Amino acid sequence: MDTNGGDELSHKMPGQELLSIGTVSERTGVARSALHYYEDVGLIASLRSAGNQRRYPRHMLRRISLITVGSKLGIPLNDIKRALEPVPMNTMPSEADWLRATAEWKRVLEARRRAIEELEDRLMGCIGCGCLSMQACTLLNPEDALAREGSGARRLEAADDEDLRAT
Amino acid sequence: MDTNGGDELSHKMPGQELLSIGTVSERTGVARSALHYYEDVGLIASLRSAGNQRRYPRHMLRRISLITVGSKLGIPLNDIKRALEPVPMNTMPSEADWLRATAEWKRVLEARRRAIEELEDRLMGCIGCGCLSMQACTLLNPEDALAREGSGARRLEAADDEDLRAT
DNA sequence: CTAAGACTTCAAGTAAACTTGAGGTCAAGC
DNA sequence: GCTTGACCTCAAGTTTACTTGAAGTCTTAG
Repeated sequence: MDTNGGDELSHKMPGQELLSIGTVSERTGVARSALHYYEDVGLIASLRSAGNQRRYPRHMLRRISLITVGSKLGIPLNDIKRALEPVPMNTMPSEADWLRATAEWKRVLEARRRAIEELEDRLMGCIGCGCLSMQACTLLNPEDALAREGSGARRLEAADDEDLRAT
Repeated sequence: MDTNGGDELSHKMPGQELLSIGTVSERTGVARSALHYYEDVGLIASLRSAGNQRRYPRHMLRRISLITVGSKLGIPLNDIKRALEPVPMNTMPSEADWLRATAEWKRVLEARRRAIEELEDRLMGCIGCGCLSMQACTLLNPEDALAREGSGARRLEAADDEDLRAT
């Protein structure tokens, strides 16, 4: 049963222990099939035992956790992959590696967090006080500048600002 | 061109104007095909013109905007639908209607916002200071209580708390 | 009244992110 | 050394959230 540790790849050196896919799945909450998939698309990597079974270094747990959180926040795996590119998979990532990756994440996460906060405000505060304007949401208007000031000469509505206001 | 207003359904009464699908699509940034789809799955509804074309009351814009934001945050449309169930579609929703729906949203959004903040902290702060524990993340451990205290007698790892800590 | 563009339905196709299953191999406790 | 459960690959299937296209109808500026 307990497949991890004990074969020729893991010499019980501290900091060198390798984890089986079952162990990783259990600890991260990510299904084995999903781990296979992540490997297929290059999001993660694994060493192999003599018998071709996956063996994960411990630092992969961290990477997988980040993937899970990002994924649950609706960030496409492809974007996550790009953000994690500066973090090495074959060696233990250094602090500098993580910090480099962090710049990307910070941008994306900050935008999402702000969008949520705006939505919360709007739902909690503004509905309560009767002001329902939804003009400035960053998630709603990603590149509205283009759409509004764009090439075509659309002149359909004049009092456009009133559209999303209540009563 | 300009299809909205002008037929027997819209009498130019203030607060009664109905919008064509094209207009709604343009103002919300949601594709027509997506609006069709949302209607199919019951997320939104539309009145019809004499010639069977969709006509949206203005308050649908608000509903659609909420759907868009939720969707971009990775909330499944089914969950969004459930959260929006207390908000009527056939009549102009009252403040009370929105407030009822808000309770649901608040829960979900709050959880997501916290998760992002934790992740930001972890990426920005904790990586910087060398502390990399990722134990308490709400998105990572949704119902870990069950997994940890559950039925089976798994006793694989003893020093489990050390797993996700760096160096 | 008519032509152009906006709209209709319905069916089928697509992309992302997995899951499931078949058929076979590996690892380890007894 | 063998059985049992964990693992392997590869192909196909599933779900969600749409998009695309065909074939036809509606609406309105001129």
